[in-house]
Amino acid sequence: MTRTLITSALPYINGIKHLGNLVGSQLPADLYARYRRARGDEVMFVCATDEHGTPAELAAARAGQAVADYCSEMHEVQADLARRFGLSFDHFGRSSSVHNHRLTQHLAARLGEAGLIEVVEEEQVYSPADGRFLPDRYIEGTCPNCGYDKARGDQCEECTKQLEPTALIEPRSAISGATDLEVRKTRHLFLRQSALRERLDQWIDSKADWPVLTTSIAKKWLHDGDGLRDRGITRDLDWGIPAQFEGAPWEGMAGKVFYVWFDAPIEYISATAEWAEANGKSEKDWKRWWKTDEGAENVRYVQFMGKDNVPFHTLSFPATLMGSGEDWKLVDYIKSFNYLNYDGGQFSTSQGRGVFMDQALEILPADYWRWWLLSHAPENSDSEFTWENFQLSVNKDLADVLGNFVSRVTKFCRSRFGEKVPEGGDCGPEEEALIAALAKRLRAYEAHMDAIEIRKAAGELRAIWVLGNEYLQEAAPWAAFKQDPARAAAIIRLALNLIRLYAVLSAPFIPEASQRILAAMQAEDDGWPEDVAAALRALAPGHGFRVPEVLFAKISDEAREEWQARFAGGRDR
RNA sequence: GGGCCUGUAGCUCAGUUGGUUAGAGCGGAGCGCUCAUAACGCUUUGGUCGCAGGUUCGAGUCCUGCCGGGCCUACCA
Repeated sequence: MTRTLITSALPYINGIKHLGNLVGSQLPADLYARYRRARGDEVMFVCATDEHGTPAELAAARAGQAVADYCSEMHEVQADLARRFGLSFDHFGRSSSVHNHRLTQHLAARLGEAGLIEVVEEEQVYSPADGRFLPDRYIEGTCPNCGYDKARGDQCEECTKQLEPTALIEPRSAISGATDLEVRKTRHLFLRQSALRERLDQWIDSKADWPVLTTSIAKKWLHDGDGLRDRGITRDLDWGIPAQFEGAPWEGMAGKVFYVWFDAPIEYISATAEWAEANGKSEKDWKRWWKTDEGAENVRYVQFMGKDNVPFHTLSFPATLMGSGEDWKLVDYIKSFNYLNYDGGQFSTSQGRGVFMDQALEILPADYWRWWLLSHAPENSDSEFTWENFQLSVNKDLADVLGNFVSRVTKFCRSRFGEKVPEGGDCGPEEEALIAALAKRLRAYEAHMDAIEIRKAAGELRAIWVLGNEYLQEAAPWAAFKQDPARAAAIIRLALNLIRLYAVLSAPFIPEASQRILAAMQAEDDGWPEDVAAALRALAPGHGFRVPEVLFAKISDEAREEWQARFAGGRDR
């Protein structure tokens, strides 16, 4: 049996994610996981909240909570939203878990023993008023280049010039506004990625099938300037995984924690360990997904992420695993996404611009969002959400093409034959043509899903739905019923089976609606169709069904206009 | 500044290694159907493929320059 390991980039703990975040990793990962399961793979699909780092500490402080409490609470909020969006994780873990502490420290120790970690002393800006070192972007001041007074220490957003924090005029803390900043010396662990450059380069070269977006970013980092640079993997923070621990092959890191980008990808593995523990499994059960010397050699590992995460997944995380000298499973395929924009601009968490996951579910069921987001996924370039497009797409595709098909067939059957699959009548050339067309499109659909070409797959699925309407028009059971009721029965029997088939094929995109259709059809068989003709006989004559409630209500112009105004900026809570 | 991506019908996007008259869906127009969520089907209308050069028998596709949009640039995550 094919075994597929799927991970989605970890959503950061700091607040509720917007639709752009969702479509950038978790949602397409779920689509693929559901599809692979439907095709009979053994699937392990994990995700987690990414809980460490400066923003988490600051968000907790703003909320007046201890950071551990804040993270616990936000983890539950995100887990609940993920569940309500139908994200079918086998486990949704936490990067702050005890498993991740243990494994992160273990890998760091291995790297240290392998000589791949060194202690580097550097200078950083410290804010006594805040009681913490400030990352460059948490220092604000006047840009020496253009005079913009809110330039950040890493870059001026006004003139886009890159800056050093010490170059800012009148620098201040972006957290407190304090101006008594000082430069202090501090010691950090650095991962000697440069020592692994050759191996990483060869490894990337072996991935000829990866999207350009993915490999070009990795290549840039590998070859730019002096090549891959070593990277600091610790920070002067309280909240995180301690960098000084029993058995650590270095001294003097007391009070420091690992950098979030060191421990976050390791959580993919740890989350699988958490899964094992939560489900009464053994260590063996999770290691067979991750250790190539313990059963993972035939696992296919696919990662999903936004393009901003690519360097960490193509370079530093593989460097961590390779450098450990242990037999960890490396990623086989990376599917990365561009960004989704919102109505002519960017989604903005800080300005509350755009639609966030909780708000989306307040106004419409998850399947509406899933369908639009996936069928417009920003695969090749940034794409844009507009309410007009969303309304048109949902009304046309879901309500008119699919929903109405289910409605017209089941209601016609109920009024003419009752709520059971009618018997009698013969199939003819129309049905043969339909089956041939379906088989062809099904193969195309599978090919696109296998290649994780999401928009193309959505287009093919929609075309499969359209075939049903074309067939009904051609076969015209309402006309046949008047002369030859048996012929009408044969047509409707096929059409009812088509509904069941649509539910099965559509489930990766719209799982909740598919479930409702299957329930209405009282179908027990939800297996992926190996043979279309056979799949269209699954519901036998006499099989009972119910006419389902309206599957997809249309979005009215009034509702669209209201939401358009409501989400234009300034989160309403 | 550097690297990469991107610009194709009103809108959202396909266009394989360069190969005839550039495609799909939506929208617009017309016709048909009447089972259905005024839904469905058929036909049809839309494009100097960002601009200017070049290579070639042949360029949406390759090269150069320019213009526009985006991302990354290693201490946000």
